[in-house]
Amino acid sequence: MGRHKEFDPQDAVASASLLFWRKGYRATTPNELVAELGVGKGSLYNVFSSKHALFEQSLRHYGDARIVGLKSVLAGPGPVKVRLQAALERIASIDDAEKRRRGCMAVNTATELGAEDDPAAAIARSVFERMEHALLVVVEEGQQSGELSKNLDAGEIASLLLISIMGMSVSARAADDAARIQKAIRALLLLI
Amino acid sequence: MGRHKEFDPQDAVASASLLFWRKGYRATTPNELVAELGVGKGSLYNVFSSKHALFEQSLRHYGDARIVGLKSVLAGPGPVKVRLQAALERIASIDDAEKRRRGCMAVNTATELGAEDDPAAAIARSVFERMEHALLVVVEEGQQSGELSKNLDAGEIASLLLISIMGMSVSARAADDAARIQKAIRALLLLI
DNA sequence: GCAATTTTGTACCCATAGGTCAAGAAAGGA
DNA sequence: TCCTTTCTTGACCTATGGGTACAAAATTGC
Repeated sequence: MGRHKEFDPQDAVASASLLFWRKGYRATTPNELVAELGVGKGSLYNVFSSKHALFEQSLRHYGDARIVGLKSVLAGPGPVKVRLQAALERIASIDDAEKRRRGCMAVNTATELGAEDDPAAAIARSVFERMEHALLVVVEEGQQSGELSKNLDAGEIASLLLISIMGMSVSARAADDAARIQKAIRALLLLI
Repeated sequence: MGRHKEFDPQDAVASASLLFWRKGYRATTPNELVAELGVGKGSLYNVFSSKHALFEQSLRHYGDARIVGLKSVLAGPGPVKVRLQAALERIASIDDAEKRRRGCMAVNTATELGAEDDPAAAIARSVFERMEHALLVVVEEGQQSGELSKNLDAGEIASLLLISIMGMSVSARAADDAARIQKAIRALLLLI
């Protein structure tokens, strides 16, 4: 009984996450959200009790998708280094300036809200943890197979890779051209 | 002729930059600024024509200080790797959780405003450029002296170092503990 | 001392952020 | 059919953001 929902909350979260991703949390207004989602304000606040709650869901949605994407690239066929290179270039959107400028939503959130919004920061941290773990798995695989040197601790390499991904996201968002990112990727892959 | 200023604009910029650094641009309000600087709103807007103008000066102030600090550590005595390690640990505030949580103001600005505020992003980019250049100089020195391998292009190493610094700032701001940063630094220094 | 000039503090202003609410529209049940 | 329930819309509300206006205060030249 009762009227049916005219919009899919899942779709709404997906659209909202694009907005939040591009503009950040504070710069995204309820008015922009309702315009983008094509829904009345009342409906929006009926389903998502606050802007912050919608943001949390959006960030989780983003993070889950990112992890899935990263894992799928890392789990592909071919040498470990080639897979790592593909993953890095993909995350940094090496070949698409517009995408690059979005950076990484988890990174953007960590820096915008890390100091004062622990619920949001916790979600970002969880994304980082999962990325680092996915990287660790493939680094260990590379060390087992002999593709990567065993001189270094796999955990240290994984941390360096994650830190580098974070840094590339920053550089990308700052609208640097892709050269610096290219160079960092080259250096990383030659060194590990 | 005319009344004297009762506050030093330089001091004001220094105080403002601390606020902006901790909270970010949008989250810092004029009311907080006047409270922190201990000055009337009229005076503030008399000297700095807008919040944005004050922010730009604050970011420049921050950037200049950072560059000076980085160069002074990198120019110190001792082996190149030791200096690099000192610089990285210092920038990441490896031993002070509270400082760490501020991250790097240029990184915070790049991610918060990179997509929509080009004047601010340009200042951040300039900070990055100068940091990368300072790193490049010391990497070249290390390659000359044989302390670092010449297998890699110095520019690539410098980019990787800068990207890593950016990433460490993100991880720090997200309130991760210092372990990940420690590991990344160890890996970096062993590899280059 | 007075005029001219500059700074200061505070009251005020407008637009927007974030959110609520009342009134109506679509659905199902009796 | 009409009653209940759930959803939708958009007008409305309050607080705050960012900034201005202006009167009072401080300084200097004459």
